[in-house]
Amino acid sequence: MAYWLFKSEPDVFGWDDLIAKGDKGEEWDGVRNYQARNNMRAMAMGDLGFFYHSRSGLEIVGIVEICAEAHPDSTTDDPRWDCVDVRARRPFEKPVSLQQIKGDARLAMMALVKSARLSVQPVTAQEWQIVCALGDTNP
DNA sequence: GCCAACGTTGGC
DNA sequence: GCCAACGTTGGC
Repeated sequence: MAYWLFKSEPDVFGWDDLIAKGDKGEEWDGVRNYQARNNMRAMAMGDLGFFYHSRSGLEIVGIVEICAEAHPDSTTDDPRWDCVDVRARRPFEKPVSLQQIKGDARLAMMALVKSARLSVQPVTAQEWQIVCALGDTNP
């Protein structure tokens, strides 16, 4: 089981939008960055991820579950771009803000801090547990 | 809305 | 294959 983090601008597609998609979830399409794509190709069914609101909000608001492994991105004919499907698993009791994460020395190595522009990131098991604890939430 | 950081593109 | 120009992302 691996852990991940997905960024999305809430004005474009936020946590509530994913909730509205129900159990079927939604294609995480539109990614046009090789590193982010490679991360999605490495995902397996049942892997979990944080859902982070970028640009506005700037906090981790929920946990998602991978419900379809990497497949061609339906929004392009370019064969380079694959994506997974994710569905909402549960919201955070208390969203964990970027400020909180930046202020916690144990999370200094998180990609969210170190690689600010990467939209699909790996999260270590240790980071996962710390963030879940900060958010008062069990996966 | 600004702009720094960064990834990608394309001319040479 | 280098690197300048360009486009995009995302925190502030």
